Amino acid sequence: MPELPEVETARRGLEPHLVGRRVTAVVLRRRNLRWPIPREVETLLPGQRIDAVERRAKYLLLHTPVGSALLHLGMSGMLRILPPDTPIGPHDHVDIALARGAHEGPRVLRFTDPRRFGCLLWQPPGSGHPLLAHLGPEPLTDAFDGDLLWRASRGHTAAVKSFLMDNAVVVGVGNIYAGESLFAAGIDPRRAAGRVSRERYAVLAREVKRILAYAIERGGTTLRDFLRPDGGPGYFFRELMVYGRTGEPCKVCGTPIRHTVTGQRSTFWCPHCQR
DNA sequence: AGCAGTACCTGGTTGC
DNA sequence: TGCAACCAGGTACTGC
Repeated sequence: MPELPEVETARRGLEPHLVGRRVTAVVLRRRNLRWPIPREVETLLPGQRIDAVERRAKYLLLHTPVGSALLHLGMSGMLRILPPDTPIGPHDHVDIALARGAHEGPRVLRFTDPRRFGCLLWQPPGSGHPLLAHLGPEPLTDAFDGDLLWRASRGHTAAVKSFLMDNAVVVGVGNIYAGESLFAAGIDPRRAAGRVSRERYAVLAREVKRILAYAIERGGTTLRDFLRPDGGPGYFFRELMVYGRTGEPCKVCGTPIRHTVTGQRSTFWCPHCQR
């Protein structure tokens, strides 16, 4: 399930294949993913040269002079660079065909998404897409720190884990990394967001940054079907401290890891290390 | 306004 | 063994 490190890993893998390449065709085998794919993707994108591949939160933007394709991988989405004659699988919804590049022949950027929580949208030049309008800061920038979390959380009674996963607060922290960051910071995920001290939020923000940066360095978490664009698996999954470890001993203190549900999401934590 | 709940979707797992 | 029920999860939306 792609979280920010997976999307950033995808971006880095795709960038050298896409930037400077011209789109020769767009094939939509399914016109509605999470939302209908807008006509502009078919009418405007072919013929354009891709200038840049940007990530904002968990969205990828393929910028061209006439507008940008906006992609979200949902929870089972995958983007791969493939030879044009690669057989079509049942969940291969979109192909963006690419002209021959400086260092390789024609390729296709294939969007595969079994669960179809992903989307492919269009953003005209110079105008931010509405979906991006109300997003919080990127976690790996200086705009995100403990004071931001502390200020934004005053008076909030929802669980700190739900608060950390709120895209209006900070983007890109999904279920797995929220849980891992709270473990590293020693904070009980069920604690009310408004009842976490400024000092502990400083630790939490540091841990979010450290864990996300480390996961990116390691190529993202591999759970089930996540693959990088080149098809290789990520390696961070071996190092999860609490996620999916119900009943197993805490790697720090040996106490069995517990499982609950907060904000409709599976939550794992160590009752000894996290208060 | 804030928060809980719902919907979307399908492959994999569990339970009968 | 076969089938049904359930679960995972990002995010926009609804409703209290």
